[in-house]
Amino acid sequence: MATRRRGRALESAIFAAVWDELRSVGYADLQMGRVADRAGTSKPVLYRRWPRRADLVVGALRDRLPDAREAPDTGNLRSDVIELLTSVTSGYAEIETATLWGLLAEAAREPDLLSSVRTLLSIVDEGGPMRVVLERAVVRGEIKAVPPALVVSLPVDLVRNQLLLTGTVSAQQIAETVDTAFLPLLPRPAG
Amino acid sequence: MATRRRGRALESAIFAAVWDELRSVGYADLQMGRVADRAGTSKPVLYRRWPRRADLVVGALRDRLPDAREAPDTGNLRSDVIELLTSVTSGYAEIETATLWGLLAEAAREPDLLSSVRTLLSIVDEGGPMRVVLERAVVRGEIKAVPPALVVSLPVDLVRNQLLLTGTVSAQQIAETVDTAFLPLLPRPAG
Amino acid sequence: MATRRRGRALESAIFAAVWDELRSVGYADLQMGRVADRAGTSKPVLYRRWPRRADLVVGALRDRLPDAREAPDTGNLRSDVIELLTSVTSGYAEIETATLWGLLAEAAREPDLLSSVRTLLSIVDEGGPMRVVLERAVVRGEIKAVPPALVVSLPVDLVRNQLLLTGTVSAQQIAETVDTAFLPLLPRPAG
Amino acid sequence: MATRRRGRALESAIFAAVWDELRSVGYADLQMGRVADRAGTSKPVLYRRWPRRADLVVGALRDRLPDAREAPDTGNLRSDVIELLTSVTSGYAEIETATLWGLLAEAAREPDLLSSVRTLLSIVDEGGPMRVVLERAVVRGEIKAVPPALVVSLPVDLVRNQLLLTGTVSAQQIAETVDTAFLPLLPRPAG
DNA sequence: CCTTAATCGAGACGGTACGTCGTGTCTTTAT
DNA sequence: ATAAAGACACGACGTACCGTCTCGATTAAGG
Repeated sequence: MATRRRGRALESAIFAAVWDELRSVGYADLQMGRVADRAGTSKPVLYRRWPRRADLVVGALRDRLPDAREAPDTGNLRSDVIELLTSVTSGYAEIETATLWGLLAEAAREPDLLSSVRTLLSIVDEGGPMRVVLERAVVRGEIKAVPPALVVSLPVDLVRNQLLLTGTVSAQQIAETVDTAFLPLLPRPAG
Repeated sequence: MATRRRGRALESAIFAAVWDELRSVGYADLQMGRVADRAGTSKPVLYRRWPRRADLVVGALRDRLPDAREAPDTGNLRSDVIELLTSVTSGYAEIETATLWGLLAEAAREPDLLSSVRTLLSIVDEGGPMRVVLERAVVRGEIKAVPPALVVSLPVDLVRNQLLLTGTVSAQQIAETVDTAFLPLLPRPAG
Repeated sequence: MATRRRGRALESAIFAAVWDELRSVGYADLQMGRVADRAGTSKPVLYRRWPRRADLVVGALRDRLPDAREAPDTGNLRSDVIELLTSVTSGYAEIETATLWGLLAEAAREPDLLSSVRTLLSIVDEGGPMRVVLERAVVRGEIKAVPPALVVSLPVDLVRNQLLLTGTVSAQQIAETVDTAFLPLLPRPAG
Repeated sequence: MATRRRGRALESAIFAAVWDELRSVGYADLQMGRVADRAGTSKPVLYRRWPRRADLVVGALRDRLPDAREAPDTGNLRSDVIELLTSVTSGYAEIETATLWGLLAEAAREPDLLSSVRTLLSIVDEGGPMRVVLERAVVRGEIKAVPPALVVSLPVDLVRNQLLLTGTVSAQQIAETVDTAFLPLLPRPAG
């Protein structure tokens, strides 16, 4: 070891090691000791910062993933929805489905983890940015009203469902979802 | 021990022990040794039948869950769909979401587990019974044609999504899903 | 299996299997199940006859080893002793040292085994045949009297010691033992 | 637990536990897990230091037994030999024969164990200290020459033989062995 | 600039569960 | 009645990883 790292430099090295491990063996086989070795540090250094394995991994994922919290505003409902779904999907290209299920499984028994993981998965109450997109469409007169909550969250639900079960969602699948299962449900203005 | 058990009697005792363990400590902390103890048997007996923990648990779940593979036939599309979704949902009342996530996490990295878990979760290619229900509705003249695959699987997808994220789905939620997000998408006959 | 064996034919097949196992894996790794398989029978058949592994092995050894209980009588002390030691030694050519130690180790905690094993090893109180040989030599006038017990058992002790520690004893070593460490200790008649 | 033990302090506690176990259940039933429990440590700690049960036991024995490698020098052959045999014998008072047989059984099939066990049992090539004692006697003129190897090792062989077969050797037995079966074999100076 | 406190890197510790192996018993079927 | 076959209940094995602790080395900060 040339010099002894600390603070942010150390954390970056650790996050990099976590990504390496996730890619090579996956979440279930990710071991604290091996992450420490790969990062050129030691287990106590990890545990001091992240008391559980899931905390460490969530940290590493958040460090690298985009945060899809902003509502796009293209002036057109269809484009807005597609863009929103695309941004939700994009960051997950690198993450294995198994990692997500693994995190969810651990979150299920550690309540304080649940919120971080839900955020990570864009499981947002009240529809979040989607509701904003729809409200803007109402203002523009594209639709008559914001539909029921079930419909508001439907696109993200379907896309996430696809993501969790198969691991990927293509741009075409997103478009098809929007055109076939979402837009027809919206209340169009008469005429 | 009255007498030495074998075959089906033994398996039943083991499955019962698995359910006990699932209920008391959950899937993540379910241990083979403890299941064996509780069932009054030994680890080798378990491993002889189910090489992995997940196999054992899937077996125990299947043993007790109804198999929603048959298409209901009430003579009315809406009732058929609701009945189908209800039967998909019903058995899961007892299963913790954590168990399902745990199984999915393991299935994601063990290809041969995937199919058992998918069956368990009614993740069926081609829509399965739902397609049959729709075809009957076409014959009856309730709808003009079977909609695209994405729409066919939509009700089950949404209900399962709800199930996996919250743990329960009420009859009302099922009805709302069908009425608000499924029936409106179907091609009604003119007039 | 052509026909079902019983009685002596069955035992012979089992003993043969025991010898095979002793030769291929040794006593410590000899397993009841494997002996049963090799003999084309089953474990219960073995346990019915020999409750412990050591019993089975002692049985198999006795079945094939010569019994050095008779005192040779060549008319000459030196030849008698050498012949006696040779017969003690001979049968053990095939038996591994490890087997003998293994049997002794088990005999140490199962008192009723001890006597069988001691007999097997020619550990005989009162000198056994050696005393007979010496008494005949006194009658013939070769020596004046039977020496102290410690000297009587000395040749067998030394040879067995050599056997247990190294695994083999050559004819030359026997002769040397007798000439160098035994005959000089005997009370020769004056003149 | 006051504080976490390491190094020598830890080993001492483990050796003590081994002695306890040897005394209470004997070598054959000595279990690594139970030793660990009794020593307040864990199996991995044992296996890290002693890969096999026999290594652990040999270590514990060596830790407590005197090392009879030095040749006594009393100025008199008979006393030297008796002292040497006594020191060989002394430490073994506490060790069960079963333990020694068990160790020998394992040593017989694990070449690298053999040397440790042989040392433990004073099975020394070339006679070791006994040869030194005899050479000194030659210098003093007590005997004319060092006798053949077989005679040099005879006293230790006989005593050890007695030890292994019966578990104990009394001072009187040692004296008798020396006077009856060893000294008469030595070449006395004329006159 | 030098001391002092903090934390790093390294590695062993006490612990828990793993999956496997062998034992000795029991049940079943067939001879 | 007993052989052959095979599973059962049991218990120990040796391994893997956990999360914690101890220890010495290094580094940043404060007097």
